Amino acid sequence: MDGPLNIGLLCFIVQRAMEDRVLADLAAAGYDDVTIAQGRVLARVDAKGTRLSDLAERARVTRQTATFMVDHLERAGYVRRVPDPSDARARLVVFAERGLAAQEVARRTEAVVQEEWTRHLGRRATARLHELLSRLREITDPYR
Amino acid sequence: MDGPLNIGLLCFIVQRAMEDRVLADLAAAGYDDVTIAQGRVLARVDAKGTRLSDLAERARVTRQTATFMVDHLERAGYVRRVPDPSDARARLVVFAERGLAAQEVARRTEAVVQEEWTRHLGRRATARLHELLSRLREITDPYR
DNA sequence: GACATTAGGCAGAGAATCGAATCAAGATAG
DNA sequence: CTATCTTGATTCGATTCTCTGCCTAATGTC
Repeated sequence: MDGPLNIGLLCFIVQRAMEDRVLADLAAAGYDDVTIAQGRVLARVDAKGTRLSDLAERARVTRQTATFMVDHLERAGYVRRVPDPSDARARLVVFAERGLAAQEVARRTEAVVQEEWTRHLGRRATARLHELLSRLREITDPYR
Repeated sequence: MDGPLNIGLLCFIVQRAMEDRVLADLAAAGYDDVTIAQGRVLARVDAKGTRLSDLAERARVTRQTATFMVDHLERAGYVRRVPDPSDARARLVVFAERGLAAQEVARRTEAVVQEEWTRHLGRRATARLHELLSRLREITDPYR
């Protein structure tokens, strides 16, 4: 850990910062029963619903782990499981009311944090950072 | 998870990619008894030795968790605990032989991966990315 | 229809994480 | 100097997370 940090490590720091901020705001807003691991899964549910396998891929955990997380999130009222009309084997994880409300809080915090970052780096630089990370994603994201 | 990904999420993807590559190479080289969590702590030990509290801060875990990780790493021969000459309360976590050898493998993989990334982004862009992330670190790293 | 594949779940074990309390060694104030 | 406060590390106990392996059901293929 001597010398300048590599890009992976720098990304760790930045990512954790965002995660911690969002989780703190969620807890402050009364959503204090969602853990980091659950939050990572919850954050990857999209509006039309997401298959469990896709959640697992996005959150970089096994299907079993995702099942476990969704179990908890479902019991806590954040999501529901509904049948996937396009495939009888699959089920879609969709937001429940509490999940939508929490998502709203998370979105707001993300915006605030991005705003802070933009103030620090400048608009142009922030846009450039986003672009570079997106390009890096092309070769680092195993799932599209 | 609809729409464009925020910088935090992009960082998650990049960071995990690096971590997975390093861990895979470590396992392939015979260091298959170190887990991701242990690796995160091990990667933050520096040459002159590092205090447990500092390891905990850098890896973003509690001191208890760091103690647990170092216990395992010590038992597996990656590190040793030695007294801190500057403070009798503290102990320094230093590399043992196996840890040094593993570090060498990890360093090599990091270099290879950074090389791949540089090939994809270009030299200038990669340097810019590193600079931007470093500047972002100024306000996202709670520990200096 | 037989066979492989894919989606999801169950069970069990092991790993990781934390909160609370403990202990020892500095640091500080009077 | 001793009483108190702070700091570094650890232990204990409980909870959460994560994986390997196996299983069922639905789909797709030949």
